[in-house]
Amino acid sequence: MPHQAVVPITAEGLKTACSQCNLQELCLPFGMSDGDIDQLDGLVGGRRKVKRHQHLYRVGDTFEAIFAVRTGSFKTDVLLEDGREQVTGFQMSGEIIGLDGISTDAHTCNAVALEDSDVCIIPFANLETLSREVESLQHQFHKVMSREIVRDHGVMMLLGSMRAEERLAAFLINMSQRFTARGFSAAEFHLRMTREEIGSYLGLKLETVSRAFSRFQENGLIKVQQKHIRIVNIGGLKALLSHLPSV
Amino acid sequence: MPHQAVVPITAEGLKTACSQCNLQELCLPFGMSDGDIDQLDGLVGGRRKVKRHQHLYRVGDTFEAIFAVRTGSFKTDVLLEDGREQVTGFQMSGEIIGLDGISTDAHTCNAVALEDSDVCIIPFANLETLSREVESLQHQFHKVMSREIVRDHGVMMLLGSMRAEERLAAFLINMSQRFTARGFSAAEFHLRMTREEIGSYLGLKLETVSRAFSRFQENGLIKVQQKHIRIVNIGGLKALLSHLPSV
DNA sequence: CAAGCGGGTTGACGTGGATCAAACGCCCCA
DNA sequence: TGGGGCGTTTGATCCACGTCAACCCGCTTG
Repeated sequence: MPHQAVVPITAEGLKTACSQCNLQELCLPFGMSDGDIDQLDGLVGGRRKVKRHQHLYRVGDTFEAIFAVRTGSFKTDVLLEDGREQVTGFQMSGEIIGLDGISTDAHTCNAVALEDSDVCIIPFANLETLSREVESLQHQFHKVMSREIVRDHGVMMLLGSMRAEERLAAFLINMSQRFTARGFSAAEFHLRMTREEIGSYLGLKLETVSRAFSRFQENGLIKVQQKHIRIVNIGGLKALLSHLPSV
Repeated sequence: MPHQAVVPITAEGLKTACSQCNLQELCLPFGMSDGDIDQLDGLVGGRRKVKRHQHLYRVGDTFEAIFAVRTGSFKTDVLLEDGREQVTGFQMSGEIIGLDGISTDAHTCNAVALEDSDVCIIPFANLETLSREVESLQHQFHKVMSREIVRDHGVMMLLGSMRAEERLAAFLINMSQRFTARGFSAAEFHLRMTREEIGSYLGLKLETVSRAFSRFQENGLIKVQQKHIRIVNIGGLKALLSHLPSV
């Protein structure tokens, strides 16, 4: 296995992993009462650091745990035999990675760190056991999975029915919302992924992504400097999605 | 609510809904032991008939239950404000519909019968309660959700990275496999959806779907007569996917 | 400080699939 | 039995995005 070693953590530290974590509002325990969260001792089996460009898991790895992003960010992708890549998602702090592995006990996509990151390891056996005891955990976990399905439907909509600029506008609005939820600026942020990765996610070539960025800038919607994005006219971006005249 | 009335069923009939059902191998209980399946009394809350072109549920309907297709088939779709439709999936007997509703307690897509159909109603509260008691049910349900996520990733691959003929070949192979699993011919089947619905699912216009069908026929891969499809050269179809020279 | 390189931008051109349009065939129903 | 309409097929044309190519910029490394 090409995996890095699990970061050793004291049993004491992990006992309070969730109850002490400031990502509660974004992560699995979202919506659970403090009392219920206190029951999650032992849910997290460890932590793991993953360096930029390293894999958290690969297609075919046996599935044992899901992961909660603590810091950093990831992409997940699937490959075709001839090498074509499809990025299926980008994950930020508090988000859960690895749900794809449950169905066959083996991972069906790759998860790669976009920057130096670390994750909580949630052994799936722990999660299922605790879920049978803590009703709210069970329900939250089901919501997390369902949310992933709903998100995937949104991506299908995007890939199947939108044109290039609509796709990129949807992407930027989505990123903005997720940064906001994490206490960062809604208008100014740093993308961790390349134009090629954005393109793969959106079903476009990197040149098309680059051109759409430039067009948005010409139209005064955003300011682009490489990976640094400033949204100048969020209404204009949203109007692109609803096919309304831009404000 | 525009829903049809639930078909009244005797309590006795439902007590054995799953243990007596011949769809076990395809449905939620797949992989569970007979003993465990016997514990599923009360899981199914009722049955419902849905006529062709009628909705099983709509975007915004409150979520109370998931559904298992007993007979017939469905499509699920999402709409953009301007009316563009994206079909997110086609469901056949034994498959589960409605998982999208868990995340927000309201459905986020529409489910429409492609032909006269009927479904088992599985109240979600029942499912969560029983899942806490029957470990194998819990695990199977998690697998069903995960399988849906993996399927969605496949659709993203298709929409984001494949060309028209590859998409249609993938679609036909997938249909063939699902008919086979249900004891029907792998080579000859009747599509219940229109060219437009196939196109929406595959991110193509109906004319493009039609032309691709014609091309496949010219090349001796299939025989098409409206909705009736006969696969003549399955290897050739698969070769289209792997970018290999067709056999 | 120069060279090398990965990522990004921009331009010129090509093409796969969309669009527009016409006609066909199956099926329902009077 | 004979319309009428939806779903499908097919042709002609168009255009959004892909492809190919040149160049730029900021970083890293020797």
